[in-house]
Amino acid sequence: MAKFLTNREENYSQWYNDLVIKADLAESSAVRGCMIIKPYGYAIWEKIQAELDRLFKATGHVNAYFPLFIPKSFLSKEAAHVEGFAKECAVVTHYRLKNDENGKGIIVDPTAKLEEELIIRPTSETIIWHSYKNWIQSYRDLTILINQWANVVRWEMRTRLFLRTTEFLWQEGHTAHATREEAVEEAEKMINVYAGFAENSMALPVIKGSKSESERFAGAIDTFAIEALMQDGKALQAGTSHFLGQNFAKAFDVQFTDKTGKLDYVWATSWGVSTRLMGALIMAHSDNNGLVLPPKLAPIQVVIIPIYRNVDQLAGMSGKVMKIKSDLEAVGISVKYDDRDNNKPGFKFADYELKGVPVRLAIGPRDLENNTIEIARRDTLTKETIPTDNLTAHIQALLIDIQENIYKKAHDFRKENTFYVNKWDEFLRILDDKGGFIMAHWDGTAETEEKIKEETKATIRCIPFDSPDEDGVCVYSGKPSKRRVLFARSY
RNA sequence: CGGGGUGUAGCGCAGCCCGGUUAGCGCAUCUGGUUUGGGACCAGAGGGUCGCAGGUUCGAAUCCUGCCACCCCGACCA
Repeated sequence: MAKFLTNREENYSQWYNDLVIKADLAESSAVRGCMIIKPYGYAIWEKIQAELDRLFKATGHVNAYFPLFIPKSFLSKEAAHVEGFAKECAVVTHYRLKNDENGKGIIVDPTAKLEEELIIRPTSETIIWHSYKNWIQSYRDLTILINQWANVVRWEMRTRLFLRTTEFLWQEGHTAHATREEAVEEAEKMINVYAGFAENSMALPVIKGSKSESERFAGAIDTFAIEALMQDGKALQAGTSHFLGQNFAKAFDVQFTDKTGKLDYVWATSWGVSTRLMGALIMAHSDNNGLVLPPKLAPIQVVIIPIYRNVDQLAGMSGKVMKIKSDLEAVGISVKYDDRDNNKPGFKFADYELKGVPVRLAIGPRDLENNTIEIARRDTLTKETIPTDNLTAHIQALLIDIQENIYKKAHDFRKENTFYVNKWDEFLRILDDKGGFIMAHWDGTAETEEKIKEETKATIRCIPFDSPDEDGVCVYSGKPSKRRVLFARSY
């Protein structure tokens, strides 16, 4: 099986690369580090977008759009922010090309140099807060709850399809509030929205928590994140939400008059998820036969494959198939009927498994005779032949069951690969062995965090919200600690 | 940006060390036929600036130099 895929157990990262290409999700482009998201991959992203957009709007947010270009001076207004992003910014210096006088081709016109260089946005806090200054004078102008769907550019050294690309697609929420409490509440609310989306739609269990100071977003007071465990034992940060305090309001002088007539700086949050979610989706569930997509995000939920001896026989079953298809579509299930005559059924079976289609129906002469259909599920690779009566209801229930089963599998995997560790040698042994999540005590210092990172490449993924108070000693330094934090090697 | 590897048809590769007919093979594609319940078979056909640019040579896919891209390993990150 899967003779075109690298074996997952032999070489996980090669398996991932193969899968992205072979399942026709994306490919690398002529531009270093930038990917082409192909129609099938983009269809999954559109489903992700649609559901997130619905959730944002349900929580009171509206969409808007801000420019791709950011004046260089904006970026430097917030000290920590510029510090964090300066090393990975693409810069526009000119606005015109001309024909090369001494030869072929075109060159940058040196007379068309920009007065002030433009940065291609690595994120939009600065340009958005520059605008918010004009929008906000009084408490009556608050709260602002804006989201934008956009592309951003971060000039990365090393890229991988979906997981880290120079240009990527994302959404970024930018909110403005009158009080600290309200902004903190917003940041927490959005990390919960992300966690809910990951678990319900992506079937991906996540750990919610705060970032340590060194892992925090450049310019944030507090960063919340959701962390997921991939099948190779590495963690992947799937979404972040930041409480920005008054840092950007101060940098861009955004003040408002409160109800008592007092002037104060505005409180801010920002939060985002990116096409990296595609990487999480792929790595969390897929197997050696290919992609495994949760039904809620599968562009095709059900594929129907006809089995026949000749075209007359194919024509003879199309009436029945079309009825099945329209019945399924009537209840909102996306169905593809693959009646291409140039591939055999076996090829199609393998192909839709590679593409992760949750449910496959196969119908042939025997089924027509017996009023049955063969139904196969991608997650378990099992199949059964059932009567076609009540097929629609059966499939509706099956899709729900598959969604839950995929989640359960990922959840069980995480449970089996989460270790409560108290001794340093055990910490090292687990990381060397198979990785996973390590819950261990930490003394709370950046020095210890840094040393652990140097010695093991493991980092503090987050300080989980729900990790209980518990007296212990730091797994590295032996100093007292009140709480366990989540360590892992990460993407 | 450092170390290693690769670049030959849409894809995967051989040929390169040791320069010399018309650059091969498998898959895919096209045509015709037989097939179709787990990646079909037969016959025929088409498809190449050998990554790019220089150089050495009577002659370069092959040797030399530079550049570019991709993959793996590090430093940076969502």
